[in-house]
Amino acid sequence: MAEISSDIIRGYNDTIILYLLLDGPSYGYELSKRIRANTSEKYIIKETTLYSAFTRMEKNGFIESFTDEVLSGGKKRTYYRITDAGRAYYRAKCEEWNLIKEVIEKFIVT
Amino acid sequence: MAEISSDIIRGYNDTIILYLLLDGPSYGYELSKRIRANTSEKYIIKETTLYSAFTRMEKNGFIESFTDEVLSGGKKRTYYRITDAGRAYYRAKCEEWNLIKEVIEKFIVT
DNA sequence: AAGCGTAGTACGACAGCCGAAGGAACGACA
DNA sequence: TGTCGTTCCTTCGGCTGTCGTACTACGCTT
Repeated sequence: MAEISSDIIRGYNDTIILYLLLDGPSYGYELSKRIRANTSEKYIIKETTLYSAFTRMEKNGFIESFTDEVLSGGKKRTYYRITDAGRAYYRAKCEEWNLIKEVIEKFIVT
Repeated sequence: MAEISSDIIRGYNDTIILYLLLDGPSYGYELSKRIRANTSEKYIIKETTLYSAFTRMEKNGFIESFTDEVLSGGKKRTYYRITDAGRAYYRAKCEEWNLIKEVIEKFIVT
């Protein structure tokens, strides 16, 4: 089973999360399932990675959190919504990705 | 000037170095120049990153060092040579790259 | 009664990258 | 002669993102 080295995804987890939030607000558990599904189980983000990304990105102003009070059972669930700054960051990351891909592929033999 | 975020190259510096060593032994300063040239100045590896990669990879058995005694002036220059384990690691990293590219690009809008 | 799925938090460790700084040799240039 | 730029490498300490471990807590099924 091909394990994905965390060191390459590092710094792109934020991008992945922001991409999914472009569709509308979501929360941790759901996002983790969407990442799994989206990649056909190839990438399974760790919970701690995910939640620490939330706090980091909220601090950076890329996302905003709110809680859904309607939830039954008193269960807490924190939703996150992408901000304009988050959208801009996402776009910048996409551009960066193309550069990085170009660079790395100069050193990859297929 | 588009700065390359180190967090994505992270973990692929080793791969880049190993690729260049496939051509034959080389040393730090030369490799750094080849990386610059190869990427049209897009990626300029930091010295500390480079030299710490050397020690790490030697510890892991991916490269071997030797010194050229013929050098004039008493200047020390440490050469590195890729090992079979290094070649295998490089090949594995190339495969991993294709997987990672596939994964990340599911979340990138071009 | 045990286990699974949902949903999240806290803590601490690690690894790789990087800034700052230094050193020592050499050639060029003025 | 002095100083600058290039070559070549090293040590040290800090930062950041990831991850392992562990825990809480509810509801449903087996």
